[in-house]
Order: sequence, then structure tokens, then C-alpha cells
Amino acid sequence: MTRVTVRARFSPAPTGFLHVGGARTALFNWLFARHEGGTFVLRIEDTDPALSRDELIDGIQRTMRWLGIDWDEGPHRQSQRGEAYRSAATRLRETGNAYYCDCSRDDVQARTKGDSGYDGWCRDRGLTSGALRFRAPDEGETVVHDLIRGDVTFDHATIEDFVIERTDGTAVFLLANAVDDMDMAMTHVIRGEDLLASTPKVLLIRGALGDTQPPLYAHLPLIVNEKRQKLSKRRDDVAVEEYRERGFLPEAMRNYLALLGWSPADDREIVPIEEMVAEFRIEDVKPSPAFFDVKKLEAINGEYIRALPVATFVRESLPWLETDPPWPPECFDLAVFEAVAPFVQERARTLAEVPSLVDFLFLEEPVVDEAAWDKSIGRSPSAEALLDGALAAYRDCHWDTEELHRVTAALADRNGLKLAKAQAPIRVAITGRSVGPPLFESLHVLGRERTLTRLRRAKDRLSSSS
RNA sequence: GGCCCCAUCGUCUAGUGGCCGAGGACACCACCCUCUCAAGGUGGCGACACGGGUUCGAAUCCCGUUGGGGCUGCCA
Repeated sequence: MTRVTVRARFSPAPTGFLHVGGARTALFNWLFARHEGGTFVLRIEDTDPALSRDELIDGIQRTMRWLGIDWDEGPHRQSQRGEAYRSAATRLRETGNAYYCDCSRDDVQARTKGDSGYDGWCRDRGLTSGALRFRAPDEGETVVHDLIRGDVTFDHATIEDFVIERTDGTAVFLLANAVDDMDMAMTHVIRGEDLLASTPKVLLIRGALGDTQPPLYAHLPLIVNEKRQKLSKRRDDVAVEEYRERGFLPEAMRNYLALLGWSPADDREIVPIEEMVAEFRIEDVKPSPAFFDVKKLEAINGEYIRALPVATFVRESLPWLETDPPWPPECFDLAVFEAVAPFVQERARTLAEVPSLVDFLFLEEPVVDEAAWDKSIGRSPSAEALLDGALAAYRDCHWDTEELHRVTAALADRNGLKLAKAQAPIRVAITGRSVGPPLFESLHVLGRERTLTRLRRAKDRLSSSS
């Protein structure tokens, strides 16, 4: 008994950086192949010379590696397989399954009668050059067996004679796709639903080429925007690389992507990749479109950030702290950041948020949120007394977190305020904001001198404005 | 226009004829915890598009309607 090994592939057209839809398709193919113990192939569909650029192809591979999606074979490049497509095209022509057509775009338009497209005018003109068209059968039907949608039937009367080879002799994707999937012995074709309508054409080509064992198909639901349209490069934020730059972790991105159309058992959502591989079944993928919800991505990213060992969090944050920081680069102090890292880690939903949570530590003067200043100092009747009190108390107390907490609580007491209220003006004076890491830890790492200086400056500003 | 796909809370989903007066998560609201914020805890809001069937019984099966989407290129 022969056991056929599963072979799946991700075959993107390098139209730019890898987008979230492509990444999800790659991920599902990868999960499927790994679950089945099969082979995962990467194939670049660059039959259009405009797309056959190394930098675009490198970008796709870089992003896949970042996501942890590795491949066993490839990348194969369709731009380098012209010979195979040419010989297939020749065979199709010789067997009467394809013919040359010299109709211009306008001619085709004029010859499109009714609802079934181009009427096949050139079928019997005996041309010896032009674009090569596949002679689609006029009767019968082709059934696509889809693992997610069941059988999908296409009436041949609705399939026009379509171009498989351009006038310049290069193959269009339908031909390349059919030939490659046959040559590369793909057993499963998992791709976006937008390709479902072209599947019967590929099947027809394969049949004409003598194929007797078509692959099993699975057309994944599209990922859509808030208007429920297919994600578009123009309107939507689709580049995975961009999410990376916005501070998302690859594990979080991958986890979120997996949740679009598929779901792990037992109401779990944060799932280690090994468990996904163990559980993933292509038949369980839902057929309906899914909205790409950045809010949820952020929530998941936050969970992954919090789960990181502190040292890893520090290391992962470095690029955001060292590249275009909001402070003079020479003022950054890794030891200081490490001291507050545990508190920052719990508050950041993306790594890109990290700098704004610690900027007051590396800036000569904090960036003041005017609304916060106004609320906690400008219009606060007790602000002056609290700033004075803090100045006095911090001047010679022990400089550690517990002591700062204690003397500030006492100060609040003396002013008849809850600590929560009393710390507000101090926080704004020191950090410039009303939110951030715990105050006493912040003061502790900031140091006595800078704390006192900032309190004095806040006092000066307050008195000069009143 | 034609062909095709899809249809459970705002969003992602669980649900495959009775366990569903529909469960979880994100978002939102309230409360608790608390030095702010976050995290965490508790509770709340909130959905089976509609109409026919089939069945003792339907979110689950069938048909239709409506709505949304994809494709319709010598792009992929």
C-alpha cells in the first residue's frame, strides 16, 4: 500500500511586501503540512516580468522567516520555468486544446456575446502566432472538490476560451500554476477564496495535459476590512512588515492570524505554535470572511509581551529605544531602563509604546501633557502645598521605593488627601503625564537630584502662571 | 450584467437535530483591587438576517428571499 506524502505550497505573486492575507495563507499551508508531516513548498509566481524582482522576493522570505514559517523546498521561481510552460503550451496546441488568437482587447470586447465571454472566434482560423488561448469545452461541467466548501460546480458554458500564453510566448499564471502543481506533485492547494473562480480553468488545463489526479483544494475565507471588502494594498494597512515596525511580536501576529477562520478547541485563543500544529485541520476552517481587527491583535500582542522573560522584553525593546528615540541618544541608560522594564512590560501593548512610557527618564525635562498639567496642577488647589511638601520630604529621606511611598503617604495625610489624589501633581511634575509606571519606582530610578529639580521647576511654572 | 462564495453578539468565534431561554475572547460599561495607568477579579450590555419547508424537535438539514463579498485582464 502506497502512502502518499502530503505536499502543500504557498505561492505568492511578489506584488509588494507580504500582506496579512498572504501571511495567513502561508501559515495555514504550513500548519497543514506540519500537522500532516508533509512537505511545505515555497513557490514564487512571478511569470509577469514586472513582478520578478529579487528585492520583492527577498522581502517575502524575510517576513516568512520572521513569522517562523519555514519551508522545505524552494523558493521555486516560475520565471525560471519557462521551458516547462512552453512545452506544455505546445502540447496543448498540438492536441487541439489551444489555438492562437490575434484579437486585440477591443476585438475581444466586440466578440463577447451574451454572458459567456469571448466567443472563440479564432478557434479555427489556423493562426500560427499571437496569444495562445485554451479551448474550453462548450458542454459539461467541472467540479472543484473543496475541503472547506464542499463541491463547487462550474458549467462549462460559462467558461470562455482564456489566454494561457502571452503574445511574447510567456505563460500566464493559469498555465504556470497547472504545470507547476503537476510537476511538483502538489497534493493540496490551499489558497484564498479569490482564486476559487479560476480553479475550473486550471483543472481544465490539467485535464488536457493528461492529469488524472488533481490536488485537493481548500479555498480560505478572505480577510476583509471594516467595509467587508478584500484587504487592499491601497486603502488598508496590509504589510506584515509594517506591523513588525509598529511593535508587534511575530508570535502574537502568527497567533492572531491563525484565529482568522480557524479556532483551537476549548475556547482557547492564546495557543503555542506546537499546539496549533497538533490540532490544525483544514476541514475545520470556516468558509466565511473575517475582519482584520487590530484591537484584538493588540490585546493578544499585550499578552505575549507580558509573558516574555524580562531580559527578553528588554532586548526586544532596544530597537525602539535606539532608533529615533524621543531623547538625545547619549542620554539613554540601559541600566535605568532595565530597572523599570518590569513595570513597562505590563503596560505596553506594542513595543512601539515603550519609549513614551520611559521618556521622562532620559529627557532633561519631561514632555508635559498640558491637559494633565491643567487638571492635576494648574487647577488643583492643593498642588502647591503638595509640591512644597514633596520638595521638603524628598530632600533628605532615604532614597528607596518604600521610603518614598511612606513619606508621600504621610504628606497626603497631612493635607487630608488620599494618596491617589496627592501623588497626581507629583507625577505630572516628574513625568509630565498622568499615567505611567508606578510613581515611587520611577522616582527611585530617576534619582533625588533630578526629582527635586523637576519639583522646583513645576513650582516655578505654577507660581509664574498664577 | 453573468458565474461563484458567504450569512451566530459591534468584531473574531464555539455550536455539525434535543445538553442552547446560545458559550468564550476583543471592544464597551459598572464595580472590586490599587500611588496613576496597566494587569487581575466580578458583573453588565450584546447575536442565530428574513420567509417557507423537513422533523416529535432546528442556530444546526432543504428551498427561496434579502444582504454582503469574490471573479469576470495577454495581473496573480
